Amino acid sequence: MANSAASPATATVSGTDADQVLAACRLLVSISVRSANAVEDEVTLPQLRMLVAIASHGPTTLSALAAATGQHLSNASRACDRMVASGWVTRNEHPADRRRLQISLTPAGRRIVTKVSDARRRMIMPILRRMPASGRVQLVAALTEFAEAGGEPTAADLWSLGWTT
Amino acid sequence: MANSAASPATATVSGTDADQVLAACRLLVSISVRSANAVEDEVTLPQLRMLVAIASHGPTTLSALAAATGQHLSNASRACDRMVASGWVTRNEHPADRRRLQISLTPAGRRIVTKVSDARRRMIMPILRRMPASGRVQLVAALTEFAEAGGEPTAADLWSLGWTT
DNA sequence: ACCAATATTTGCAATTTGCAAGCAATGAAG
DNA sequence: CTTCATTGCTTGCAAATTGCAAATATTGGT
Repeated sequence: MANSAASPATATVSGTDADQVLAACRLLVSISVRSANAVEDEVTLPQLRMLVAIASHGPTTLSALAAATGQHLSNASRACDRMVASGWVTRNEHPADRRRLQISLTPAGRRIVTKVSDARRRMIMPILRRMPASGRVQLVAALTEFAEAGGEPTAADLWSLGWTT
Repeated sequence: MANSAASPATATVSGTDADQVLAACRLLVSISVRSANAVEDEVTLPQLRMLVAIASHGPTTLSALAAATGQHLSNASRACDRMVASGWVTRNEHPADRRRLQISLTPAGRRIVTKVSDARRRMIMPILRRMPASGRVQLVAALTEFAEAGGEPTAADLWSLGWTT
């Protein structure tokens, strides 16, 4: 992989640069996936995504939840049924509009979400510890810059993979 | 674990650092999700994962494919049926062992995979262009360092999200 | 009161997932 | 050569997910 694009002087970006970024990010993606395994026996992955979405939003309507997780409304409705049955969420009437539902996490549901984010953090930190301190500072700065250049990803995009916040 | 870096200020890693890394990576994750949409009308996401796995491995057996995508053998078998029917892959006898299958991409199947990686690259590059050139260099360097500190993620982890390379 | 828009539910069909049982081909004894 | 465990895959079964289309109920505007 001969990369000539490491020249700070040039304003052009090679496709190799993009590949580098994608390749280096695989680790972070795998962390996301593996952290989901922490609760895989308790909820399915789609259910986890819904729980995470509710945890981020606070009590939500079904439509908002479906949009956030990229599901169809019908699926969200039935998935919600199952999660109510499992005891992860409650489904109440919205006080102002009787058409809407207020879907909230139960303590058990919140425990699931916490478990996943903790697992994620526990996987990130030892890696950061193995990095030289200067690299750590650079990494955070560069990633922040990258994120700013890329703008805010759609919430639905994030939640659909189970990312917390 | 000889931690104790030379830098006096940042010898320890806070949970906030980990959060920063996770937060900054959301953009990259969203790119992964959105790139899958490029072919969403042609194949389902699980099917895409299988196609990507075959593209990485070359012609594979069904067991290897199932392991790579984290599926059960039975699911891989039937998913393979559908993809043969759709024309994305071929299923032939293994020359040496008649128990095994040789599953390969058809040109159409390869086109799907290419479409996704291209979409991914096309989304990364404009973001890199908006970054200052120095930041670009830093980003790649820091990510590489991070990836090295974290080690190679399992292939199954990557494929399960549809990452190409 | 009527009608359009919103929020959710339900029926239907295809796909995915996991588990368990079964069948065919291989390789290693005896 | 025959038995037998192993390997690789297929099939049956049940639950969950997904998307689409057609109800149903509630709200808000005219």
